[in-house]
Amino acid sequence: MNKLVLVDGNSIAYRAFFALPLLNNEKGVFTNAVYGFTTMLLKILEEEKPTHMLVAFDAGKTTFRHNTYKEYKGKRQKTPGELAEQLPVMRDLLKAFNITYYEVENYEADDIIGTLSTKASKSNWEVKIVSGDKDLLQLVSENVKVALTRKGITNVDTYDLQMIDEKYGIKPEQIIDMKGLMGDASDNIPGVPGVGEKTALKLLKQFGTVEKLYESLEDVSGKKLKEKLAENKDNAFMSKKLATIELNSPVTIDFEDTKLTDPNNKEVTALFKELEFNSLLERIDQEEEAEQPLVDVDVEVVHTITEDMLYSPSAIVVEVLEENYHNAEIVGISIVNEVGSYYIPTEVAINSDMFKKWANDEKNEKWIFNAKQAIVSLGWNDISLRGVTFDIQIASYLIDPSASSHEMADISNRKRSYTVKSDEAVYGKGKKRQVPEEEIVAQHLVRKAAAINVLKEELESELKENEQFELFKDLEMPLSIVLGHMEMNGISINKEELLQMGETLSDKLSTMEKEIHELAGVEFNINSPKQLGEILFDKLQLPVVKKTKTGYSTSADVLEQLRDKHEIVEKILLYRQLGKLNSTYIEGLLKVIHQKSGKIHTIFNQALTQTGRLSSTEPNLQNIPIRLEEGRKIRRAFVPERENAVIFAADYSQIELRVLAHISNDENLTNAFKENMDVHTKTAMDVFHVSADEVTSLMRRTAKAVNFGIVYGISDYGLSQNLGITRKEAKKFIDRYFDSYPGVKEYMESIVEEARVNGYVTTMLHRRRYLPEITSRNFNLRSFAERTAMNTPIQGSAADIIKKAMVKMEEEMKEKGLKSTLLLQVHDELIFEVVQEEIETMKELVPKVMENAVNLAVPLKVDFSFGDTWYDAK
DNA sequence: GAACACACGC
DNA sequence: GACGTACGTGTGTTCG
Repeated sequence: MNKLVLVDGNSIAYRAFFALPLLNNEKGVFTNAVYGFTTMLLKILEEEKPTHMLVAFDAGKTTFRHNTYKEYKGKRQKTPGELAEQLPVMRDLLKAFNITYYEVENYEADDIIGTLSTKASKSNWEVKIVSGDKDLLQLVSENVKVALTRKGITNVDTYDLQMIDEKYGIKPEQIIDMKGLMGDASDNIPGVPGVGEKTALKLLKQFGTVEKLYESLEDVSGKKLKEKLAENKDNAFMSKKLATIELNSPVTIDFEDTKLTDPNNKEVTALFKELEFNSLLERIDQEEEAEQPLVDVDVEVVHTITEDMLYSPSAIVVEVLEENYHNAEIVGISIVNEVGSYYIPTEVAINSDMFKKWANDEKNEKWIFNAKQAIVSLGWNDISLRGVTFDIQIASYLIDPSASSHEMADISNRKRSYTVKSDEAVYGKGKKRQVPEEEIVAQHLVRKAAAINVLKEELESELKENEQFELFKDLEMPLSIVLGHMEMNGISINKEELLQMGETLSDKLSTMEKEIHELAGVEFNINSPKQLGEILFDKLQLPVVKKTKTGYSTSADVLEQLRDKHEIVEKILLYRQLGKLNSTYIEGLLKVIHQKSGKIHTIFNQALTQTGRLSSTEPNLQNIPIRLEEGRKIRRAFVPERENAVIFAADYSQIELRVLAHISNDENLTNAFKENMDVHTKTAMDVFHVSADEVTSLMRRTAKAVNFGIVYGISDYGLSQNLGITRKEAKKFIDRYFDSYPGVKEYMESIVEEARVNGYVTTMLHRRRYLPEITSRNFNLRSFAERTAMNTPIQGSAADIIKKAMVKMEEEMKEKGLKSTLLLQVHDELIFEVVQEEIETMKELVPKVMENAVNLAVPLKVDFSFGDTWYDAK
C-alpha cells in the first residue's frame, strides 16, 4: 500500500528555529533550523517508511487569502534573517535526500497539503501530515493522520479521528468552525472577541457549524455572548473562510513525482559535513557502506616480469598504506597499459633488473596517482623511478584545490569515470586495517591503475580548458620530483644538541612548575586551560578578559594583559613557551629521526592548501621557531650532512607586496620597490602623512601590521586585534592606505568583481581558486570570500614564483654539476646545504635564479646568509 | 577518537 | 550596522 507523507516545510522550519538554540558552524552560518528540520526528516524516514513524500513550502508574502482579508497574518513578525538564510539550505538537503519539495504561487503550504492529501486519500492511500500548525487537523479522515509537533521538535502527537474526538469532541471538518469563532492571533484572524476554545467547542457541540449557529442565534444561552456573536457575524464567517484549507489549489505535481528514492549519500554526507552535523553523519553512514558490487577485472599476477609488460606509457600504482611513506612497506605494484593489466608482488618487482631499468628510464612514460609517494617509497628500495609525466592527484588539485578529497577513489567517483573502491573498504580502518588476500589486492590495484588511464585523459583536457596545462606540466610536475628528492634526502640533525636542550628545558620546566604551584597555593595541571582558568579567575580573582565557548580563555594575548596583575602570569607565559619548545620541537623532532638514515625526512603536501603554498608534515619543518631567541636555538640542531658544508638560507624580501605592486599596477607601491625603499617605512609615511625621518617605531610597526593585513587578507577586526586598537581606528588605517595606494584599491575592487563574474580567481601562473560564497547572502561567508579573492592571487602568485625558482635551481645545480642540495622550502625562503667549495657559486646563483624566476613590474629581491647550522644562517 | 584550546611559522 | 574574522601542523587535555 502506498503511504504518502506531507510535510509543512515552513511550519517545521519555524518550530525548529525557535525550539533550538542558535547553532552555527565554524564559518558562522546558522544551522539550528536546518538541524531540527533534518532530524525530523530522518525520523520520518526511519519510522514512517513512506513510499511517497513531499515537503510543501509557502510561496511569497501574499496569498489568495489576502483578497478576503488584507490583514491576514498582518501582525506576524518578519521572518528573522537567521532563519531566512537557512531555508535555501533545507531545499539543498531535500534535493540530496531525493525528497520532492513544492510550492504554488499565491497559496500556502497548507493548501498544497490539503489538495494532495484529499486526492491521495480518495485513491485509498495512507496519508500522514507533519506540521506544527493545528489548522491542519481539519484534514484528518479515515486515511489521513496529522502529526503535530509538541514542545521541542521531534516529539509529535499524532491525531486521527478518535484522537480529535477525545480531545475536542468534534469532527475534523468542525476545526474551521472552531477557528472561525475563536480566531487565531498568530495569523491575525479576528474570530469573535470573547470566544475562546472552550466557548467555541461548547457552541459547536450544540449547533454543529457557524452557519447553523447563526441560523438559531436565539438559542444561544447567555446575553453577553449572544450580543458578541451578533456583532461579529461577518468576522466569524470571514475567519472561518480564512481558516479553511483550499482543497482544490492548482497543484500541478504528479504523485509519481513524490515517489521516494534512495538519498544521494554522497551529497548528504557532504552537506552534513559542511553543516557540521556530525551526530547525524553516523545515522546515514551505514547506508553509504552498501556499495555497488564491482565486476572483477582481468588481472595477470606476475611472477616473472617480461619486457612486453613494461610498455610506455603505463599507468602504475605503487601501493603504500602508511601515510608516512618514508621506508614504508610497499603492498604491491600494478601496471595497466595497452598490453595488459598486471599485478606485480613487491618482491618480484624490486628483485627484477628489468623492472628497475624500465623504472629508471626517463623515456618510459608513467602515469601515476601521487608520484612523489611512489618515487620516494621506491627510492627507499633503491629503485629510481623516472619519466613520470602525469600525476592524477596534482591534476585534480590544480583543477579545484577545494575538492573535498584528492584521494584516488574519490576523484574517480567524482568524475564518474571508473569505479574504484575506497582504500578503507579494501583494507579497513584503524586497528582493523590489514592487507587482504593477494587476489583482492590485485583487483584493487589494477582498478586504480585502470582508473588512472581514464582519468589522465579527462583531467588533461580539463587542465587545457582552464589554461592550466603549462602550470601542471612545467611547474607542478617537475616540482613534485624536486620535492621527492628533498624528502628522500632529508636534513641532518644534531641529536646531542637536541637532547641537551631538552635536558635544560626539562629542569627549568619542573622548577617553574613548582614555583607556579606555590604562587597558586595548590598543585594543578598548568597545561590544562580548564584548570588554569579556575586558578587564575576563580581562585586568584583576576579579571576575565575573554571567554571561550567552554570557559575562560587563557590564551597568550589574554595573559599578556594580566601580566602586571599577578606575578604568576609572567611565569605561566614562560612555562607555556618553554613547554611548547620541549614537547613540539625537542621531543617531537627526536621522535621523527629516521631509523635508517638518522636524518629527518618531512613530507611536503603539494595538493592541499587553497592558495598553492606547500605544507609540511611529520615533522612540520615550516614552523621551526625563529621569533624568540629561546626557540630560535632549536635551529642549532639542523646541520649540514657533509663535513665542511654550510646551511645556506635565501629568502625573498617582501615577495607578496612586490607581487601586489605588480598585479595592481599601483604607481606609488611600484616606485617604492623600484627605489628599493623600506616598504613599511614608506607605508608609515603615506598612512601618517609624515616624512621619512618623522616615522617613529610605533608608526612603522602599525604600518607593518597594515601591510601584513593586506597580504594575508585580514579584516579591520583582524587588524584591530593585531594592534590592540579599536576596529574604527583599524578601518581608518586601511582607508588611509587605500587613499595612498589607489591602484591597490582599484585592484581589490576589480578582483572581487572578477570573482563574482567567474566564480573563481587566478594567480599569475593560472592557479585557480573557486569562491562560490562570493554571492552568498550571509555576510560572513560573503566577506570571507571577498577577502579571499583579494588575497589568493597575491599569496598564490608568490607561491608560484618560489616553486618556479625551486625547479630552476635544481635544473641549474644539475647542469652545473653542483653537489649542493636543496633541503627545505618555507613559503618565501629556500634552505640549501652548500659544500664549502661551492659557496661562492651559490652566493651568485641562488639570488640570480630566485630573483629572475619570473619577470615582474618591480624587481624581486633575495637576501641570503649561511653558517654552520640553520641557526647561524641568519 | 574527536573536539578543544593553544602556539609555532609564514 | 552587526555579524566574526589569514593558513597550516602539532601538542596536551578532556570527554564520550
